Formats: sequence, C-alpha cells, structure tokens
Amino acid sequence: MTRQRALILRLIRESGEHPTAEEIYRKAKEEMPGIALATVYNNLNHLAQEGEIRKISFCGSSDRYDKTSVPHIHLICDRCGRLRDWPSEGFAAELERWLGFAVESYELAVHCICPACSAENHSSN
Amino acid sequence: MTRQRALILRLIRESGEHPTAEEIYRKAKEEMPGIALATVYNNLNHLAQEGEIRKISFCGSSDRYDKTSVPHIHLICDRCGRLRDWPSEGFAAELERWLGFAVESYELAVHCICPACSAENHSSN
DNA sequence: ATCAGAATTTAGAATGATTTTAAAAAAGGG
DNA sequence: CCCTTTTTTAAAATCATTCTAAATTCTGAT
Repeated sequence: MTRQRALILRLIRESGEHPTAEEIYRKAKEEMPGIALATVYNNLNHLAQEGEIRKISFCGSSDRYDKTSVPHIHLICDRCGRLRDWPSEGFAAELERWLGFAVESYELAVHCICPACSAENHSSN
Repeated sequence: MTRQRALILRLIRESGEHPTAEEIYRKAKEEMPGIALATVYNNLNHLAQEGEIRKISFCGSSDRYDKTSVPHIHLICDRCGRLRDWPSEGFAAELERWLGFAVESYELAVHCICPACSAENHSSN
C-alpha cells in the first residue's frame, strides 16, 4: 500500500459522487502535486480488481468509480441530471426471484425524475 | 433517409448481437465498400437520438448498439462471456413497484452463470 | 538498519474510440 | 429541375486510457 494508493482510495471513499479518473487526479494533485495521471489509472484498476471499489460506465461519459464494490442502484435524473445512489438492500434477491436464477452481481441505472426533483416540482406548483 | 443510414439500421436490426461501431462498419463495407467510419458513427448517433436503436455501454469495451430502444435486461455470463438479451416483459413495472416511483427507462446488466451454461454444466457432470 | 527482488511511480509516447472539420455529394420539396 | 438542407467523405483532431522504460519505493529476510 503506497502513499499514492492510500490517497486515491481515501478520495474515492470520501467522495459522495462517482468520480472519473480525471476528477480523482485533480483532487489528488491538491494533496500530492507530483502524482501522475497514470498512477491514478493504475491504482483505480488495481483497487477495482481487489474489490475495494467498482468501475462503472455510463454512455457518453468516461468510466466512473464507485466507493464500494457492493452492487446498488444508480438513479439518473432526467430533470437535474444528477447521478445518485439509491438504497438497494434486498434488490438482488428480488431480481433473482424475478429472473429465476442466481445473480453474481448487477449494474442497474434507472432513468427517472428523481424523488427530490419530483417533490420540488409538486410543492412549487 | 440515405442509403447509408438505411444499411446501418438494417445491419443492426438483423444482428443477433450487440455490435460495436467498428463491427457495423466492417459489415457495412461488404455491401458498400466506400462507406466511411464517420458515417457509421454519425448514423448510430442519429438513430439512437431518434429512438430507433439504443446505445449501451459496458466497462472495458467500446460502446455497443442495440436493435431496439425498448429497455430490456442484458445477461453477461461469467462462464461463456456472452452478452445476451433476456425477456423482460413486466420488469419495468416490477422495478417501479420496488422503487416506489415512476421509471422512464433503465439499463440493467446481470452478471451470472447464464441458464444455458448452467444447464450444460449439470448434464455433463 | 541493510540488501535484493518485486512492485510501483513517473513522464511521455502510443493506442483506440469517437468527434470534428471542410469540402463534395446526395436528398427532398416546390 | 433548382435551391436549400442534410449527409457523406477523408483526414485531422480530441479524448480517455494504456503502455513503456527508467527511476523510485516497498517488503521481507538477514
């Protein structure tokens, strides 16, 4: 565990978002100006293989990284455009029941008007 | 609707797979040798915006294109590595019930041992 | 602490996918 | 047909990511 790897892991864990390699690189440089972009990529791949984090990919955007490798639902709001996690306990079991076979893991992105935007809208109209 | 666009749409519709732009380009050149790769990209984007096809993206692979824009489940088999469609009628409704709000569309990739591989395995042991 | 070997970091070059450019060609409506 | 708009083409440009090779840092055994 090098200083660089520890920093990168911490930055992802602290992030409430789903940062790209470039975004992690920018934050990392604030604390360790000499760090190389290749180091960020190396470590993101390494951490993902170890199961510390998860690489996710969405159309029309660079790969993003998730602070946990535990599968969960991603909401993409058609109104505010935000990408957020949604509590997903029990969803894998539900999915297995529906499909009729065992699921190793899943990636689910839901496009919707997110509950937050939906609430805003109703109260302001 | 140009000849090029019609060809590209037909090739995707005829494909049982989820081809990449490069794969579509290779097939297209067999019927129209002078076609440019940029034309393939232009039309894939155009067709996706029109809702004729859907762009999908998976980690570690170029973007792929799906013959329909109707959401459905993708199975990625951990054994054979194949990416296949899975019948998904009623799944959106199930998802909405589970989430508690309306879903515009979704992208779901399930990692598993696919039923085909699972069956093979049992009969040969 | 010290050494050797393995793993990691770095900067920059290389690769691969996709988009942009500008000019030529084709489509489509009146 | 003619005009206008859209599309196509080839090449260059861009963007994300990986590779390279040399220098550095880690690790674990002495």
